[in-house]
Amino acid sequence: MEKWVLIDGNSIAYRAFFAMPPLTNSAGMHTNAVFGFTQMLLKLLEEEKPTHMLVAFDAGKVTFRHEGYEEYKGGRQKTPPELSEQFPVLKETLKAFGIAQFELEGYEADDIIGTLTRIADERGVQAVVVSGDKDMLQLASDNVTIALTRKGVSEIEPYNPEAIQEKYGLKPLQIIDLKGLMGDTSDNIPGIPGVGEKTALKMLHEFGSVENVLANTDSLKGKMKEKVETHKEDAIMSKKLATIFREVPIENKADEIAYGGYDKATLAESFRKLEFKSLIERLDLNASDASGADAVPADSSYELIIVDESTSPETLTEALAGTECVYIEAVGENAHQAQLLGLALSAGERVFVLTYDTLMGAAGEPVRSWLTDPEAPKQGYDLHKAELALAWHGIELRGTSFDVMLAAYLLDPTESDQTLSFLAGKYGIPSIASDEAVYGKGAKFKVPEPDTLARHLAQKAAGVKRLIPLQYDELEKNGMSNLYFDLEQPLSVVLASMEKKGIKVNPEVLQELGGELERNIAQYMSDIYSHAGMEFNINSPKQLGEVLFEKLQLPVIKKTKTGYSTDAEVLEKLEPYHEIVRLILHFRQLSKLQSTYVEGLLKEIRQDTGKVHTYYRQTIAATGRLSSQFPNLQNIPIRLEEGRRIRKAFVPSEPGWYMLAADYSQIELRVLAHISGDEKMKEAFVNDIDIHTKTAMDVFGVQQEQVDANMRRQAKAVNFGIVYGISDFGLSNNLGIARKDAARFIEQYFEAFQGVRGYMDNIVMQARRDGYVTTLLERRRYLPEIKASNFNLRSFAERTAMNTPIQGTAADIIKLAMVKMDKVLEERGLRSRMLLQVHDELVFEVPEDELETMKTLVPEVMESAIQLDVPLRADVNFGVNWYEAK
DNA sequence: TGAATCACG
DNA sequence: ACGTACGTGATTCAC
Repeated sequence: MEKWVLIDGNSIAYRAFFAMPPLTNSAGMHTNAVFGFTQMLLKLLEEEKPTHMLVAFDAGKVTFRHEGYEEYKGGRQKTPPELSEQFPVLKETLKAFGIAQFELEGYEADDIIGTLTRIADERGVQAVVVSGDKDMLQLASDNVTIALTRKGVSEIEPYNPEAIQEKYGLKPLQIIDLKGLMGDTSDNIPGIPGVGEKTALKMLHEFGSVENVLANTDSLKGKMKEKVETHKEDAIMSKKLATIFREVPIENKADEIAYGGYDKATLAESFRKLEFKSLIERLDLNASDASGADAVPADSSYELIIVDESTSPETLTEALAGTECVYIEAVGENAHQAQLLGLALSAGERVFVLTYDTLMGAAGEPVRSWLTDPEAPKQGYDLHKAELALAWHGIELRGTSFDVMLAAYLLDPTESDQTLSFLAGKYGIPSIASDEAVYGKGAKFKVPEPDTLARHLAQKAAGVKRLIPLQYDELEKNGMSNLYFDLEQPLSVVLASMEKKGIKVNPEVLQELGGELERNIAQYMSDIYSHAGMEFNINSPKQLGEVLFEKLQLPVIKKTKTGYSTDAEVLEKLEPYHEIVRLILHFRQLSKLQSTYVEGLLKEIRQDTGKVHTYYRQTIAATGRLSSQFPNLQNIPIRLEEGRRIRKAFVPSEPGWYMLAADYSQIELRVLAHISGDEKMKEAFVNDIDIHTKTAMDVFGVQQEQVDANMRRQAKAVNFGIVYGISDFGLSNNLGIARKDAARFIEQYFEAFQGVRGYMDNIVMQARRDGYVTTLLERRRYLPEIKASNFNLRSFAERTAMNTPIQGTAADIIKLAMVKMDKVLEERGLRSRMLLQVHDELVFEVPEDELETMKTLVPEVMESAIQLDVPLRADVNFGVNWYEAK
């Protein structure tokens, strides 16, 4: 059974445009009409399951309807540019869907659809017409249903002849007469002045057609009779204009609208460009089958040369001399374990590809030495990961000079999609197949056959080459060139060197700790079970909730989306009610240590090096901070003694060496003092006064001697709040005080620190004006939601505007210190090694004879990383393991 | 795969 | 009136 769905493209695009809130992708392209249209398409595909599908568009400005009535569609509002720019995109999207689209010079979409419905009628095929235009109702028949949009595009209402009869008391064709009498302002069809829908319907119910009404004007009364008689001609013409022409010369094209479904990868690609993330997820497009070969088209804009044993070294050497960029394919999340698939070199009009075996074999030798040559600059994509992957295969990557992934991060650190395929799409560079389409993902991962792989790598290298100049310009335009070339690019090399070194972890210390934990955990479990009177999975918030709040009837403090909340904050409030609560808190603490830090860390120790090699991510955090994975070494316990003991397992990799750790003291508040210029705060730091005590003095209006521990604690919370972008609610929650009291604290704080108040007001205004905020080194974060009408979104953006320059500048500073530190160690020929960064702390391993040097050198370098209006201070400690370096 | 929880700065 | 503190990553459970 055939089922045709015929869509009035212009009508639906208009509806979608006005119904959807404004929506743009990161390139600033408007996408709301396309989005709304797409939603409609998906709904139709699902609900109608069409075998044939067509979207018809109006073509040309002049149609046959203008002959004899030039004013047709005159006086219409010009299409807003935000919509008209979406038509080409919409047409591309339809292509990606694989849906036919017709437009024919001189005809409107209605006429095309009218013709097809006539054909459907003749063939006895079921058809659905989708439009926002009531005129279409004239096409309804036993075969043809008209689906009119309601409420924008979110709902459609189907009309068959019976429904039309019910609603208007008319046959479908009489809709034309209705229009003829009442006209249509939007199309500038006059009709008869003074005749609206009600009058027109009454007339038609009595006389049946325009012609009959006109022939029976005698039975009309007074003014109405006069009007109808004087506008006879208008009525006739209006009827003609409203009549859909059903003989458009497309008879032979009716079979071209067969619909065979969409290709997931193609559609995913298209949605990625449009940044329709929710739709990608909804359609599960990410799970598209790896179609491999057909996912990667050939590209004739360059000559693809696959290097193999028969390629002469001269050809290769010449190619390397002219290489502008290199794409190195290392797949896998963990760079240290990434699988090297090969690389592509872009040189002028040619792209050379070496698969892994070629690269590692005799023929790859020139390329391997080129990769290692520090004098041969390399531009590429995610060279940090490439460097690590290559290193584990015995190839040292040197001379990296530009990385489009890193640049993309600086240009927009909040963009979560960092794939080359996405990036290319964003800059309008011909499509690069997504890795998922080529390789598949998860269990379906498969390396395609060499030709396909080569085309894919070549395509990426070619894409990188085209991205580079665009990003250079944008960095320059944003004043971020120094940030990129003097800080982030050199840092990426420093990070890779730290990661390659790794940090030694003593497994025996962990195992010992693990045994102890295991015994304690077992004890807690049995105690908890006996208090509960049953056995259950304590790790399951669901089961735990049932025990606490149903079986034991403890009061419900907080709920989550899915049920009862059982987090530590809730449990602490429940402690007085039942002894079990304390046990659960302890159990939680211990099982966290066991699973994440003992077992988790043990799994990450490499057998060949006896070390853990974390992978610092330089392009993740929106503020400019680093992040650390596999394992995360930035969240090793310290606050509680039990957990802190984990740090005893982190030891120097050479006998007789020491661990040395140096951390910035109050770097974020110092940064705040600097950027806000607050005199009082600056003075406190210049005089090295305890900042929380100073804050307590000013907030509570007391002398230093009168500041007790509790006042200092509260002041400290206020300082935290300030850094996070203060709100009375947040502070009250943190301190467990009334919101009013929190508000009073904040007010008193701002009274005392006027400069800080000025900064907070200012930065939010700035964000609203520019759409972004910056750090001291011009790192940028866009905050589009600062203008949101939704209170929550807007407030969040405002707090982010306050916090990001502070957290981000602190990140800038320690990054500067790291680059400098790396250089100083090298210059001085020191053997000490920089191993870890934990946001405001650097960890080294140090030979004994360098201990004294490092104890002064490290803080010196950190403190002089940048000159602020307040001094920076770094404290240094050392010991035989990380625990002792406190 | 997402939610809940908790480790860090 | 609205309802949250800023930034991360790993583990576990349950759908």
